[in-house]
Amino acid sequence: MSRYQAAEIEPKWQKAWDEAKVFRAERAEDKPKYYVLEMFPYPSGRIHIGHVRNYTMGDVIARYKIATGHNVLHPMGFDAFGMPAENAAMANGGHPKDWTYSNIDTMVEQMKPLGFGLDWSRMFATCDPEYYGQQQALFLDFLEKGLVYRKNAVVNWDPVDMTVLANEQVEDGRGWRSGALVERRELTQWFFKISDFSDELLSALDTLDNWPAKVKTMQANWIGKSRGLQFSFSLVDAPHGHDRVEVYTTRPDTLMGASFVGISPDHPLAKELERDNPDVAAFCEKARQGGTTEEAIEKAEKMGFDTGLKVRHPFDTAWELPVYIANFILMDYGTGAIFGCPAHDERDHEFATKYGLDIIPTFEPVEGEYPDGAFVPAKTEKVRYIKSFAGEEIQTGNEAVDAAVDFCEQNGVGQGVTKFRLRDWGLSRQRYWGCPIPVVHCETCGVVPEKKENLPIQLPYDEGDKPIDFSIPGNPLDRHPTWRDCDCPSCGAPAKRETDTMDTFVDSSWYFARFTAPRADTPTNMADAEYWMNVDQYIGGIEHAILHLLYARFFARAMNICGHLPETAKEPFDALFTQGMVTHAIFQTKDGNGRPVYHYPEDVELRDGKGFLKDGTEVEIIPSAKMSKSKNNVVDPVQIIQQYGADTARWFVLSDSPPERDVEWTAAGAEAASKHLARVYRLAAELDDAPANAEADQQLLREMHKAIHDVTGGVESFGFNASIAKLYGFTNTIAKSRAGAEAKREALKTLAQLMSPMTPHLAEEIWQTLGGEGLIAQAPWPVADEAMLVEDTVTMPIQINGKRRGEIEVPKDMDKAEVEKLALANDAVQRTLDGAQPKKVIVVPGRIVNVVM
RNA sequence: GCCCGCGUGGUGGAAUGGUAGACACAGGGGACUUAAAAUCCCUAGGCUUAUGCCGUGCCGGUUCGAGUCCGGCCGCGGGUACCA
Repeated sequence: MSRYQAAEIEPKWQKAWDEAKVFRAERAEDKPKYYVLEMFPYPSGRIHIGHVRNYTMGDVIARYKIATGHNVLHPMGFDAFGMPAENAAMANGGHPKDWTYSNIDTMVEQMKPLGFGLDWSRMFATCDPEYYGQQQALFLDFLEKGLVYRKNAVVNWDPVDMTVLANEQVEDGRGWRSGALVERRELTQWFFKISDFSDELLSALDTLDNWPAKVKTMQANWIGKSRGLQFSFSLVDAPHGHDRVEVYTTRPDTLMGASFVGISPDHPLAKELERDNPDVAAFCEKARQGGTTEEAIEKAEKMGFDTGLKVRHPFDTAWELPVYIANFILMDYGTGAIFGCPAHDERDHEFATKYGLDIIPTFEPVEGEYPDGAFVPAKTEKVRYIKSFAGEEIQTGNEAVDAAVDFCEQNGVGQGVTKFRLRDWGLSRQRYWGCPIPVVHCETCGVVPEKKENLPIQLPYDEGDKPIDFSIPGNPLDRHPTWRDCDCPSCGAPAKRETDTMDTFVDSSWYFARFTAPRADTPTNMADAEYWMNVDQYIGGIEHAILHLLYARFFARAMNICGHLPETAKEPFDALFTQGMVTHAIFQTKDGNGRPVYHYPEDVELRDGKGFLKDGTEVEIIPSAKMSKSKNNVVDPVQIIQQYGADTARWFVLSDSPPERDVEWTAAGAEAASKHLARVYRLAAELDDAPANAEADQQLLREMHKAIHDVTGGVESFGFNASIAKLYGFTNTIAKSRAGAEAKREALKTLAQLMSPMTPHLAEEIWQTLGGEGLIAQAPWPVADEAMLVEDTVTMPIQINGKRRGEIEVPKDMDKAEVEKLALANDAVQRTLDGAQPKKVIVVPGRIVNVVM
């Protein structure tokens, strides 16, 4: 008798699939196509258990769809540009390119033994010049269509290292390396005009029926459509050229509660005042301290500076309001100026309390007490207006806003405007390891697009004659001796290349389209795009719910405009599944400067819920955190694969936890998965030659069809854990069945088929042992016989006042009155009723009886 | 701060508004074995020994019936536009 030896089985079948080209995707008109895609990985160095979970889910879908007669595209690539490669070069020397490609080699080597049904011939990395050259071509097409432009925007500036920092590199308002207080500084940057599509990106969410509602909600809130009033305050004794301050408000109904006007430190008026008032300059400098994130700005202490200037209230020119410069108002939002209504806004309330400004309620609750602090009811709630100028006395916020806008428009005070929270997408990065922005700066011609025939504009590997030194802060492209030098594509005069590279979100915004024709010498090939798009099932982490998915939706539209994608691919992902993350505790200590040091799980010993290093130092345990290379809490699945095999790893990551839920990784359990697979293997290997047994055979057949039905349902609905629970059950049924050999052979072959998307190698082996024809990977999926699923009788629980007190076995389609009669005759019911009449009897056919008394 | 989720035995989790704890893991008991491994069988929410009570983060509500729906808390996670 042979034993289950994954190490022998798995390479054998991988070779067989390869030779039969089972997963090679070719256009074919005789079958429906199916494009399944998992979000491609960043080549961090090694795969982690989260990757295994993600790609196994995609593989289950891919293999299932092949079995159900689809022509499947299931590609893989790498999201290969980004900061970690530069950080590695900074920390350990070497070159980002070498680091990245070496990581990709390692990860491919680690992924191949998992037996994923991928078309590896389509693989690419976004740092391949063939890919990013086409991305540069897309950029030029977007530029031509007016979808790209330049403007100023704020970045995190480290004044000691004299460099731009990513948000991640700002810790508590200080630069991660220098420790210097970070400032917000303006820089001229490139932007994609995603705001042109705000309304469409919002309304089209309604068409995405197979996206999770939570993702659509998050995107809708992010886009943030609001109706409000834009109007201007006139300044008293205005400085030259600043006689009006333009503001936008979503609460014009609270205009009578206005008590101040706030402007951003970057507002033109603030800048004007800053020029000859040192106090203003000092305040603005302080207000610009700290990072650029919304979180940092929202959480920072609210600070204001009274400019001494006054504006006139639009309804009453005698009513003057003070003008403050405030650190929480951003130039990027709205007009960079607001009016404050402290009675009905938490932030304004805090500000007014701090600076002793008026707090004037304009409405109150219809019933009950006026609350302490700001009164901010939902806009759908009715309130009583006590300082009203438009609409009913009692109305909802929404009604009041509409009435206020109408009133203001009729009286020449501004106009109703629809605005979006969504800002244009700044794509410039002052970094080396990204896709160069293909434009040239010419003294006479200005900003000139590079010619397409000069693409790709490749990153230089060396700095002239010596290796690039990544230990120096700043962008190596900026200080490169020769790379910047070029001729102006327009006039031919000596000119300078743009040294900014693209945000890595650009790379991942169109890779799904590139996979349809990965070697084309244009960004896409229309025939291939038309055949393969859309992605039928996209699978990825919930952390990408907003940015990546929104940017990809924008890119699909922009590519359509430029003729790179068909109209039908404007929403590129037909169905989306967001799998949960695999989380793991972070083990942390502090260094001499109080900065965190992260330790690998294998270096930490756990005792009584506390963690210790080998030298006895206790570590702080931060539970359930997203796995991140920089936090050293990544679990490496390679050991599991080596010890138990790919099928065990695949089975294990799919069992137990529902796919959409986060799962805290623990090492226990792989052993159990392996035991189960060995048991299945044994059942097939030890199949005896027992004679047929009519009753047991029939019973096993029924169970088999139930298993087909349930497992298929699980796979169709991303309930892989439910499918696996059914497969455990079916395996137990077969093991205990007294059916004859032929019935068991059929059951085991079906079991192998149902398991084949999850444990494909073991399934092939069993299929072969039991005499299955060809490869199980190419065998048609079993179909459940509906007639076999029907049960004649059903067990109905009986509740008395909602509590279960007994049960009855009744024919499946017995009518309600009969069921009621039987239920009332039940011992437990008789006992409890004790001769009394029930008030009511509820019979839910096939489910439950509830006796109310 | 704001937006979006999640919270069920010792553990992972199951449950179209209808028997809470399926299926597993760890545990306990047993069989086989000289012994161990492997395998197989039984057991298993808590209180307690009943035809009982309690129990799905906490408090309240809707309902004949709530883990599921609604409101308010608490805790944890994701995102917050330069991490990917």
